[in-house]
Amino acid sequence: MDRSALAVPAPEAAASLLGTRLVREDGTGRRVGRIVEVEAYAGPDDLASHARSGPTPRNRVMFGPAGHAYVYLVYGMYDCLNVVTGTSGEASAVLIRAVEPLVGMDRMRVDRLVVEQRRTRVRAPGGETAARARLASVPFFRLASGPGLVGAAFGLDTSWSEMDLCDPSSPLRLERDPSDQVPPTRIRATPRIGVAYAGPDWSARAWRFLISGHPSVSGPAAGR
DNA sequence: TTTCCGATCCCCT
DNA sequence: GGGGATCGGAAAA
Repeated sequence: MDRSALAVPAPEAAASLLGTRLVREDGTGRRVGRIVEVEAYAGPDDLASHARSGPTPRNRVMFGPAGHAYVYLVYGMYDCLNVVTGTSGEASAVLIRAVEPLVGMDRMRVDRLVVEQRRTRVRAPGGETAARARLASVPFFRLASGPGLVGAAFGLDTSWSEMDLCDPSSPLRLERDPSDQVPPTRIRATPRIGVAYAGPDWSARAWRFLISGHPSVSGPAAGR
């Protein structure tokens, strides 16, 4: 993906990322997913953004150039992937909230199970069997329907942070061609999820973008 | 269908 | 020391 498409304000970059393909290709095989849901986060002014306290060891990649990965651990359990956007120093980013799996679903299930086992490690015996059965019943198009599930399905953790996603030789990268363009009429904008702590002003902003009606968008599977 | 809650660990105040 | 850009199972309705 062309870096210049990301070197713009986050809400604008977010629209470009919808329809773009997320690719992991390395010794684990090849995994591809089409991005169907994202959230924009501005710089330090945005009280919902990790940049709100200025640069820290965790978020410093946000203050660098566009096109790099920012991966963080949330709730001690899930690793979430962001794409840094805007000009250097601006510290804006786009959270990848959901992708539609296209290639490598078998491996996605394997890595989903790893995370699932981490969740159920301390629980009752038999939990692993239950987790395996549960995963087997997840339809392929729901394997990465949530920010924590994108990280799990692609086997990401914080060590993937700072990777250049615009470098065609990166094991994790963004790929885009003109046919990936999503028509504006199919894009829906809503407030961001789980940011009430930022106050009414910032939490009300419609900076979550999704492909309207797409079955891989996160949330309850209403009528899917 | 909606609400509630626990798990788990790292970050930042 | 407090809480989080989540998720899925259990309880409530």
